[in-house]
Amino acid sequence: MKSKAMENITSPQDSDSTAKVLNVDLQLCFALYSASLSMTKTYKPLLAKLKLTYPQYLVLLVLWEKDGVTVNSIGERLFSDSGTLTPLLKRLEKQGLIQRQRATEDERRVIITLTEQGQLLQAQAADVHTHIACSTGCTLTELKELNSQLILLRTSLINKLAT
Amino acid sequence: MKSKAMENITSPQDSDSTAKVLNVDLQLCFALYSASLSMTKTYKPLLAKLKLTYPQYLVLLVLWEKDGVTVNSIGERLFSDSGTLTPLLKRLEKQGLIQRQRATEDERRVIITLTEQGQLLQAQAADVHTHIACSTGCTLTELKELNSQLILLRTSLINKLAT
DNA sequence: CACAATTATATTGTACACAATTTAATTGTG
DNA sequence: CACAATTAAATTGTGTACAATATAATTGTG
Repeated sequence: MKSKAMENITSPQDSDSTAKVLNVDLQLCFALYSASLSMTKTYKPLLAKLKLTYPQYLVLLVLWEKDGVTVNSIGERLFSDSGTLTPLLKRLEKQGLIQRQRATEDERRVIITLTEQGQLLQAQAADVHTHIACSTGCTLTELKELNSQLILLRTSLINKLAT
Repeated sequence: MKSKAMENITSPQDSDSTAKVLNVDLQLCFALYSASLSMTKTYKPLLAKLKLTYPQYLVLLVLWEKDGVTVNSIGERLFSDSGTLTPLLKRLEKQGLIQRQRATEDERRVIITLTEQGQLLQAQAADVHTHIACSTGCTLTELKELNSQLILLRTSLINKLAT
């Protein structure tokens, strides 16, 4: 099989190796799905010590970077909507990690702010990454490469969804 | 920074570039998570035509390869357990795509078999992959490479979980 | 300024994902 | 053979993921 400079599959009709593509894309989808679930499982025991789920942890990562932001802006960073975030944020509020309050200048908006306790949790979460990195069994180079490939894939998928 | 032959991170203490690892592994986890969700979203409209969800589709893929298998064996293929599979399989049964029946020789086991309708659905699902492959915007080579990297990652994560 | 359109969040309902527990059947050991 | 241990599914409960809808506030237009 010769290697082609432009072998992107851009329409359902243009591939001359349909059967191969079918298998590979199918495998990829499942590999992505199962690797993602495995990663969540790996995080689970580490985050359980902090009484957090993985999606809750992602929200806190966003807030540790910069808080006092709207639900919407968190959703844009994490590719999720209010249907997911509203109940999640209420749980974080109940745990005393964040505060939810309507913006006075536009009462449609809800501003999310870290409590002191929420800020302090960042220090306790510091060694979570290190353990994860160990579990991947990957080199730093491999982690970087996989990361950028996944971002490319995600971008492409999201762009196609929008069209 | 020099490139090292063995730069795997095998314990939380042995890295000499902790800060970089922290960022990269964090990015990777989120990239994996968000790419996987994007992939599911891409599948959704295609599978909606067949009245299937993505996890249901994965189960059918296993059964199309070989049916008359136990719940457990499906779970091993898909890395999921009865808590997830039992209700999912009941929905597929209600749709008339599969049949669930206790094995006579060991009544603890439930054997899953495709109905005629379930078998016929395979043909209708054939063009799903092609559309997905297009949406990835990746070359065949890239799909293959990403696939094998994800499998390595998953294997490593699952192995560490077992220890 | 009235009011339709838009925007931000919340709610509802369905479907996983998964830990923990339960139930029922089977196997291994004395 | 009795019975504890194991195995296979099912059940229960919590937490997303997400489409669809609702609610309330704001903005744009005539």
